[in-house]
Amino acid sequence: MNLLAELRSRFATALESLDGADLSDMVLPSQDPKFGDYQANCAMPLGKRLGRPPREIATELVEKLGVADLCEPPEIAGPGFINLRVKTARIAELVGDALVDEHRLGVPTATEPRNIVLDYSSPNVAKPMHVGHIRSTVIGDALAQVLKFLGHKVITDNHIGDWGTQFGMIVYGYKNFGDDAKLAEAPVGELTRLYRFVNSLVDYHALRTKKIPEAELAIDQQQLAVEKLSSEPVPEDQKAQKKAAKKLRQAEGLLNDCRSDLVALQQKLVDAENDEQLISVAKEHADIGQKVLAETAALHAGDEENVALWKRFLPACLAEMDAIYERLNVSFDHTLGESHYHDQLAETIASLEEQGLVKVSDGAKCVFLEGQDAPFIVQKRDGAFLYATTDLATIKYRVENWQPDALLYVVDHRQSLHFEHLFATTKLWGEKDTRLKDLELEHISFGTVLGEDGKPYKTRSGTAVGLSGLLDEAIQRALAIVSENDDARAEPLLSAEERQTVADRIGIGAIKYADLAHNRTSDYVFSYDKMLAMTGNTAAYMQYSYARVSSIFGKAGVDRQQLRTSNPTIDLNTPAERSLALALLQFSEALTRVASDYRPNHLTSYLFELASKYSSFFSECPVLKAESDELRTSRLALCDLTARTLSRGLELLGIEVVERM
RNA sequence: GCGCUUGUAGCUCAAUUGGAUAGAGCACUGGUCUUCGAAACCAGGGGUUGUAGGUUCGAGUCCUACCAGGCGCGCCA
Repeated sequence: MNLLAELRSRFATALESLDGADLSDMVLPSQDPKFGDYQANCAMPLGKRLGRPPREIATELVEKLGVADLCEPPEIAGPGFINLRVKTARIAELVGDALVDEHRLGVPTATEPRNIVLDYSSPNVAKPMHVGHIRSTVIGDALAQVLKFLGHKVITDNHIGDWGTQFGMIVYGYKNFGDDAKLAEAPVGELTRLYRFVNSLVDYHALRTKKIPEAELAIDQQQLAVEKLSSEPVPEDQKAQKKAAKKLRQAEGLLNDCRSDLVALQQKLVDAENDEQLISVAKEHADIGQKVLAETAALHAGDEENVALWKRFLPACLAEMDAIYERLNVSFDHTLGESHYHDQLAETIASLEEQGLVKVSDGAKCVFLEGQDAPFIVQKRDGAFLYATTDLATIKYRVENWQPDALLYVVDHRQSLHFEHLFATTKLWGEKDTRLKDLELEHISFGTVLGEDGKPYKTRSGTAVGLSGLLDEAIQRALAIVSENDDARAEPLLSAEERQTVADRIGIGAIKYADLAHNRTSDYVFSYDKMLAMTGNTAAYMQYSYARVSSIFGKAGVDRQQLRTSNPTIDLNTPAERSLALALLQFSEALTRVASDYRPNHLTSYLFELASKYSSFFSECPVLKAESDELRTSRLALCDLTARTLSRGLELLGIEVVERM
């Protein structure tokens, strides 16, 4: 049972006669135990609405409220808060129910299941995945698991970039530097080599002919801007003075940024020029940038050779990507990338045009949106399609094939304007199509992963940190910690093999948990030390908590299955036991909260709190040496349900537990 | 210039979407192991929620202005 949902429904009934049924959501868990377990705050707004004293309303509500089976008599406090304390005997019964509920642990399924398409991860294939892909992948996967567990139909779709310039690079690389023998032997390695090599060639030329000159120009312009600002006469009034000073400061800051950008670019150029092999090849491929684009364009135009190469290379690229997903223990129902939609793009434009949504501006086909300065460009001047076009076609495809109620995109916050445009265009496009019109479209936005210096997490040379190496390092550090702790024991617990397994789970878990525990909308600082700490709100602590609970069953020598089905009497006579039991019943509330605003950090907070309550219980209440057999059994039952709740909760977050660590 | 977003304890972050005295974890100070994993527990100090106004029974949360950062703004994805 979901206690909160049940109480809200009881309140909804009581509120009806007062014309306040919409206020039942104002029943909430109490912040402070002295106000009971739950509190209803609806009397205050209702009092205002009806022009009557809130306490009077509260009294009336309490009289109408039927909760005698669940709660002690409600108390009215302060301006009109109604405080509810769940009957301890009822908590005990409900724990008993959860205990025998093998898979769901007492969590009811959603009363109105929805059909939800979840779009997340979406890397470019052929390019190695990097730190920027973590959040989308991890948050998306956790949301998928939680929504599924709550009984929604979830379709996950990895909208990979498999049709872009990176394939032009590989094709060009294969045609000019390819090695068929290596390709046959180790396709992933060879394709990665080709991508990296061509990319560095393109980059080298871009640095010389474009990036560095542009950076120099930017410095000149910025320099001028600074000079102009500093030569302007000082304004009379103070406000204008401050504003001018601020502008100057900002311009100078920008100038500094430009300068350090140039230094970084020049350093990259020097590095490249020290690579003799690269330079000699680069000279023979001076127009490589254009050639790569030409190969990409040929692919898009259906050039037989390039399409054949694309088909030949794609499986290896996917395999490389899947290797990472396997390490992360993430999978998708569908992987329909950009290439899947390329033959639907022309008809997408035609359909938009048919509805009179398209205007040609500067030669490009645009959808102009109310309240937006910039148009949504759906076809370029040269006739090529864009990201926007593919996204529209994708929405149409998903709607036609999967009939979703909601379409969720787990994508970083920088694309919020794109999604605003995309969603607005979709609604216009769907004016006559109720499937589109009623669709919930949501951008599940998240912040940037920062380094410990507070800047976007990059390697020293300024490139994105590879995901694979990131996982390696976390696991390696976890192994060191696990080994050190185990060596410190009088008798080490773990074999070398077991240590490695534990380190894998702790390392991967640490990265995932650190990400999920933060409110996704804010940026967060990536720190191995913090995420791998054995204390505090970390995966390692949660996994430790689980291992500690679990170890008790071996010592007790009980059959857990039998313990559950023997219908034990749950005894909650101490505050620690009661508090733990109530927390166990609130698992479903935490999950509902995650689903309501698509934020997994509600679940991490819940699990951490549960673990803390278990710790208090464990230090205050002897389990194996309880005063009586009945009490021992009751406490073992609490341990069992705690272990299962922790494990299931972590599982929904994509984190595996270990029995010993 | 316009738009979005963030600002909470020394540090990293919460705050159930407008609820009661703003909470955790690190770090710091004290206490608790001849009993189940002390990787723990208990207690304590630490705050003008960026600033100034406003809305109301009640504001970290909503509105206005300002300050400071991040991101974005027509043919990349």
